[in-house]
Amino acid sequence: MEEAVSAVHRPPTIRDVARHAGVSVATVSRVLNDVPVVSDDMRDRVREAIASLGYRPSSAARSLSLGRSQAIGVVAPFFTSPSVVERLRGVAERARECGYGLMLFDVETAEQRAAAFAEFARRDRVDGLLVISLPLSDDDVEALVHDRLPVVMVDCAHPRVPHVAIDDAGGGALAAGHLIARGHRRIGFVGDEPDGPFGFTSSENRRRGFRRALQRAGIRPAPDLERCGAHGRAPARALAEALLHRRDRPTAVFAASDTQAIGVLEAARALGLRVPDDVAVIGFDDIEIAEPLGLSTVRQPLRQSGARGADLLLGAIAGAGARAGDAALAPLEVVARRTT
Amino acid sequence: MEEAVSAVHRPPTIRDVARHAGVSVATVSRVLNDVPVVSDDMRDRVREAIASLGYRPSSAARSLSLGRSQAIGVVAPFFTSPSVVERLRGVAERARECGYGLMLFDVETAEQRAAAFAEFARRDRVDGLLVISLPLSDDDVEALVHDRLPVVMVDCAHPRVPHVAIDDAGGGALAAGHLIARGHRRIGFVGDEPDGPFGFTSSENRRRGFRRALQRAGIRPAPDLERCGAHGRAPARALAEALLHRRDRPTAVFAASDTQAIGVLEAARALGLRVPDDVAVIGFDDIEIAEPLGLSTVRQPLRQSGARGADLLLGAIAGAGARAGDAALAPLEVVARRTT
DNA sequence: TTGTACGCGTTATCAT
DNA sequence: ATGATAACGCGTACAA
Repeated sequence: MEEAVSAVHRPPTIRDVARHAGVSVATVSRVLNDVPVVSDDMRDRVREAIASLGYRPSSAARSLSLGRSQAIGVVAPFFTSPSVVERLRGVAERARECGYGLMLFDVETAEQRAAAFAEFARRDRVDGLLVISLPLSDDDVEALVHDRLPVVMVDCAHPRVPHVAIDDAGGGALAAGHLIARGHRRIGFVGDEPDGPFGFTSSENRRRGFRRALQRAGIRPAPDLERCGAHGRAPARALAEALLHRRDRPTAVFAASDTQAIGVLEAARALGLRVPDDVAVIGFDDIEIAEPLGLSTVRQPLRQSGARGADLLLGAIAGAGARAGDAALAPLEVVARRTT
Repeated sequence: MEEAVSAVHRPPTIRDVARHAGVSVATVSRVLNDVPVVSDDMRDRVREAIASLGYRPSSAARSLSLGRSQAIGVVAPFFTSPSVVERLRGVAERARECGYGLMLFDVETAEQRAAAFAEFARRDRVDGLLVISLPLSDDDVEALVHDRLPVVMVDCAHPRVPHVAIDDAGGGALAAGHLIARGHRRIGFVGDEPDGPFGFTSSENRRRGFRRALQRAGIRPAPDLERCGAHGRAPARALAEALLHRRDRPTAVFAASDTQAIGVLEAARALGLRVPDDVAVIGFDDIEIAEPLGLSTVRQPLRQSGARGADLLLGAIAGAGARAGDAALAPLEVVARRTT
């Protein structure tokens, strides 16, 4: 018996497979989902039909029927900082391992931020949401919870949301300690403005730990040596130029991120200052470029934080209410290179 | 009359809206999709019902009914090179502007590559596919075409697939010209191996243009000054160390990418060679870090290439068979910095 | 163990 | 202009 070739090229459906194998769609579905009650005979016939037809189940139909999309969403300001990209690496790895798709949503402006949560962060597009380096307002969280959409935050926190974070204050103290041990007493700081469009919080925490360590070492706080601005290399450079232009310029600068540290390095070069002799510089993150650049920095487990965030989220999706898997992240550590 | 509150929290459907507004689902659908035949009266009632119920259409159901997912997929070796990330930037921007979601699929190994095309690159998950820095085999293309899945390639090409590419050979010649103008005669090359796991093609093209320019300038080809290896900073560094360790070491090196150029810079430093005095270095791409690093390079419009790729793909999805929108990409140019 | 039939939420095609 | 209803493709009670 010969099957009629349909005039219009239409991908085979589960019904075609059933017909072809001489079974019901239910049996095909059972084979597809490895339900063990199917007899070997049936299973083989179905498998063969699937292969000969080149059948692939429609994930759209699957999503509708199952109520889940087998994909997770990631919303973050990806392209403003290499550290977010590095975290994403860990996320992508885990998602792939678990057979989950990855939907990306980059937010660089306030409008995009709003759009992300209004249109993209929907229960019907993704099974869960990973929010990286982006604070969530109470309203944001409320809407998410109301949508029954599992959420995990990375590099930011909210009382009602599980998150992955490091000891930013401790890291700031580490940086300060490193500089102090090198004999520095006048130490500047360059970081993110506390109330920028997204209100990054880690920079502020790093500054707090930095200040405290200075005080403990008996160094008077010098607020005018601390400068904050928009995130990014260029703003940091401008800030640092002003800082290093002073007569009583600091002998060392702690930047709240490697990206900003690079801006500081540029400023030093522009002013003809030698690093580390005239001014030492330490950053935060240990992004990949830090090594060839010779940038001293406080290393944090970026990629691991992404993986951990994905684990938490996938667990929440699977219904594991337990946050038990809180194995410790790799500890922060100072990586001393040529700029200190 | 009072609506019964359902015991289980179930997101409102189009039917709930219809009931609430006292109209049929068809009318609601028409309002949702801005079909102009609806009377103002009806429209208002529906809008109100939608608002009061907090209704949002299910994109899963929409996908099934419409046969499209309103998302594009991007498959690429994202995390091996910053240049791909930069291209992605352009893609993300366009996708967002056009209301398309972005599904990411990172492939770093051969298995992942296969899995990407077998499971991910499906007509039912995405409306089109953007392949970045990844060559496609005839079989790959055949499968994609058979699936009726629009595809656009960026930084790679295939006879049957529209693509966005630059004049790599011309860029190689540009680099050679820059070095020659600086008085160099013994010039080395560090690039990707032609038959690596993914077979990057641009490196090879850049080398071709580089060689040709050298010959035109009357410089004899020196095959032993050309080294190829896996992509990445570390392999490039190893290659360069061997190259610079020679007694008759080159006075300049052209690296097929900035990432590799950084490896060359590391090698020079490790050997105590001054840049550019002992050895000049020029890269390719002009990734963001090139500037603060002072790396001379051949600039290519990375971000723009991503945007153009997305435009092409979105056009193909919309049925615009025309590749007419082939406005020229920004031209390649040498950016001379401190390493030459 | 296998098959039938309905539900998932939307769009589109018909009548009216 | 509006409403009823059949797809879209799959999972799954329930019946057999």
